[in-house]
Amino acid sequence: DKDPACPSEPCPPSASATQTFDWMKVKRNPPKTAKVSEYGLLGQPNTIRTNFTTKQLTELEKEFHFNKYLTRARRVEIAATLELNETQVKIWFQNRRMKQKKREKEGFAPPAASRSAK
Amino acid sequence: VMILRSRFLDARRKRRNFSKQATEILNEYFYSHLSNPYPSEEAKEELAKKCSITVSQVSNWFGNKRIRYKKNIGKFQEEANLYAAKTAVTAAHAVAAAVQNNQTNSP
DNA sequence: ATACTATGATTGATCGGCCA
DNA sequence: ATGGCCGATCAATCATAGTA
Repeated sequence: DKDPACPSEPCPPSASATQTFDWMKVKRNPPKTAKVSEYGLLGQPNTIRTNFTTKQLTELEKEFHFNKYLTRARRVEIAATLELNETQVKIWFQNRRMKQKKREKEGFAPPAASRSAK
Repeated sequence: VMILRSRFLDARRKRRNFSKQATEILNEYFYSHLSNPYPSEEAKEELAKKCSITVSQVSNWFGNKRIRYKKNIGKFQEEANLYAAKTAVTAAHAVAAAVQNNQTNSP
């Protein structure tokens, strides 16, 4: 932890002027799930989060259990079959591996006995 | 539409709110590190232990907190001041000690 | 019971760093 | 210089718990 603290706390009477730090300004670029080739007109064919269908997820899941990692060829094949970009397939596998690792780490139900009882 | 709904049939979504103390600890950390509320892996583990939750849950908490905080800073102002005052006490002690230790500071 | 809000979890996708 | 992976995070959304 750092301590860039307050060399000079110029907070007069007002109050704890909770300033706006950089992390609050962070903005992520919109997804570039490209496929814009067809539409030269509208600016956003899909600039939002893609919702994979159950069918696509099932297929991806099946492939994942077969191979945790993809080869270029397999990726192209799957992308074509599921009508997704190679990038989307690639990213799905990366996220899936992370998810797998996370489960192995703390994959059991934590007792967590606690009731807020507000 | 309903097709997409099937994906969330996972029963694992039985959320349980964290205990009041846990939330207290998490908020204390969050607001006392408001300039950079990104606990390290070690810090997360420590918080997880203190709160009796998993590290992932600590990560989720901070992730949600950060996003929701910046989404509507005003809505959290009250809470922010509350915890700021609370941690100010602790900070005051440290400052007081520091000041005493080298009060030889004069303009 | 009803409507709305607060909150934990999930996940497609981004960001920065590392490595082959 | 290029591209995939990792780890962390973002951002939007889901589903439920809590509150009015």
